[in-house]
Amino acid sequence: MPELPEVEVVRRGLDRWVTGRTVGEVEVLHPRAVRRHLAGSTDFVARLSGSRFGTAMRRGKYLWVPLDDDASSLLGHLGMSGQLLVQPQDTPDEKHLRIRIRFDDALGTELRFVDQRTFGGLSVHENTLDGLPDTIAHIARDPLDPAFDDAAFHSALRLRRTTVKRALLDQSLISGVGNIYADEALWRTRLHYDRPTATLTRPKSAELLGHVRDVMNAALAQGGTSFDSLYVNVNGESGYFDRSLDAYGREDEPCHRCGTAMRRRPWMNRSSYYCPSCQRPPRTNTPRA
DNA sequence: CGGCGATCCTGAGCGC
DNA sequence: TGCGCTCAGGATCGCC
Repeated sequence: MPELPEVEVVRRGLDRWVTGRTVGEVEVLHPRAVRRHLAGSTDFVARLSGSRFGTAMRRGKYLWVPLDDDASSLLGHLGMSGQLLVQPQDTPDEKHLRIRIRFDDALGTELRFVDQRTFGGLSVHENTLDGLPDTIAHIARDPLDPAFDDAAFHSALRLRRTTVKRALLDQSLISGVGNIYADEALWRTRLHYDRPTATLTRPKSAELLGHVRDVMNAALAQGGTSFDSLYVNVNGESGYFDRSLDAYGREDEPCHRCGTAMRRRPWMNRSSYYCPSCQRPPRTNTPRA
């Protein structure tokens, strides 16, 4: 599933293959894929048609392409199964093709939004003065953004009355971290997911942030190699799953640091993977976690 | 209003 | 073999 590094690879692909092109015919094949465009699919198509794509941008897992004079943008989120593909027009439709965007040129390729589970989608929004689509104004900068404020992040953690993994997944604090990267960064920092953020020292939160950046950069280095290949294909698939993960998905397997069997615990309708030896549960909290 | 649980969706995988 | 259950998960909404 696409997380920040995969989305960045898609952004680069978009920049290479669709920036500067003018939109022609647009087809919405599944209404759920444009549900965030509140004015509906007819309006979505109208807003997009005839627009010229600017430089592709990203914040966290959100992607957007400014339209024409930068007053509005085409915003995209891949959800958990979304893909943006640049395909030759005569390529057969993918089974889960949701949106087709053709261009008013002779290049012969089109942009396709393909999404099995339809958690993702595309929409058109006005931009704020910062050039950000207005609906994502509340999304914090991501840790790979040079303007990310480490000190402010630490202060926010201290003020929150929540646990560290929840905080990592909180878009208003830090964006782009998903379940996999959260578990990996917590393992590297030897932090239990239920640790209250208010107990984190400044060095510990700095270490955590460093590990978040490390796992993302490692994944980016992997995924960044594939988009440039011979096929005209902007694809969010990551090489990251070929890498050995240290925490995610490793239930009952030995910890790469100490050999203790890794554990999986239900967490927020999903799972948390951790080493019970390296990542001790907080004493004040759920003792059997 | 901050925190948190429920919810959306579909296919893979697994147990019986 | 095939049915039905569980799981995967980001972001949003509504409730306390």
